[in-house]
Amino acid sequence: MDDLLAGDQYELDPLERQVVAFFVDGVRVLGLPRSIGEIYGLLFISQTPLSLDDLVRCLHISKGSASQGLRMLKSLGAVREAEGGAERRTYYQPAIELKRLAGGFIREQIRPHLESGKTKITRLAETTRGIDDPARRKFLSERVERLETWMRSGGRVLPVLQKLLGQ
Amino acid sequence: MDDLLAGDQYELDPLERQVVAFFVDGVRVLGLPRSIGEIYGLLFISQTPLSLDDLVRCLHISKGSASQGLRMLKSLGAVREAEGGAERRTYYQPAIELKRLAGGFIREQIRPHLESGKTKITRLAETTRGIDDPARRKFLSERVERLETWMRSGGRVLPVLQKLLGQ
DNA sequence: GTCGTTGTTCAATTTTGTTTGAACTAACCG
DNA sequence: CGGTTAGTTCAAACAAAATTGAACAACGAC
Repeated sequence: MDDLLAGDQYELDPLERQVVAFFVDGVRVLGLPRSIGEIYGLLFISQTPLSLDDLVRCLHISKGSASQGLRMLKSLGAVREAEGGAERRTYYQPAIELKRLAGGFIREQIRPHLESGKTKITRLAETTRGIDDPARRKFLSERVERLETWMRSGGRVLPVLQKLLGQ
Repeated sequence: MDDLLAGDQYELDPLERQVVAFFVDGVRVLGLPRSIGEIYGLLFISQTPLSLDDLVRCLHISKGSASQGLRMLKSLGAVREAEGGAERRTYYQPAIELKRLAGGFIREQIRPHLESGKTKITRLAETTRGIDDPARRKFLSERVERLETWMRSGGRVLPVLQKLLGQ
């Protein structure tokens, strides 16, 4: 694509399609919508930054999808706006350092769940203390403790992950 | 639940529901269907092994769901059949060591994607070699190389992850 | 001002994935 | 055998999630 010139549609060449498909599959594994993979994939093989409109034309997706997809990719730190261009419209470039990508995903998608998980376990522990039957209560508090151990492990693993992915 | 005795339905108590909900949320993060979380969650707080029928009655899910859910949980190594019981029907217990759970998830859900990713990148590299324009080809092969680096990092991280989660 | 351009929002629609339930196989028992 | 119970399979029904597109806001240019 690169030079994107108006015109209502633009067909990707086979290599571009192959790369886009690669990222579509990739993000599905992460539980993100396909449009995210399409957008990131196209930016990834583009030699020049692309505008929202370029994405709409090349990928045949709606403006709505492109807008939402870019918003999410920005929040993940996976794309950034290109500097310079005194243009009216904004152009986007992909972040390609694994460290940055993994960091954003962990921060936005994993940590929040870990945190809310810890909260729920705290509540669970409270409920457990209110159980009458002592044998049952003992069993349950052992299980809750197991959950707490899991969460601690999770918390310990993330920083190591980030360090390893940062080369 | 525990002693499950026939009878068409069984209502979980509030604590049981809280735990089941916890796991339902948990597995959604992993991209697995809610029934998987319900089943595992109920097994997790049950002091005794449960049969497929117990799950159907306590969780108000269909036999089909329970059967498919148990199959997946078995393939993940997250439940095992209880020993002993010379019973006709089989009873299930949860695996509760994080190491085992994470190991199964990595083996069944992550590794296959990593492998197929590597294959696709190899094909991508071939396609890239066929590009005519040298400047474009150079750019693309740099990007493909970047993908290869990502995959190598991924491959290096998994064993470390498993080791860390194994306490 | 108002017209064209860029981008966002959100309800309606479409797509995707999960769950159901009826039909089925298998295994045991008398 | 025929009857009962345990569990699987899979097409159809359903639910959840993504995508669309039309209405809208924001900003310049003229």
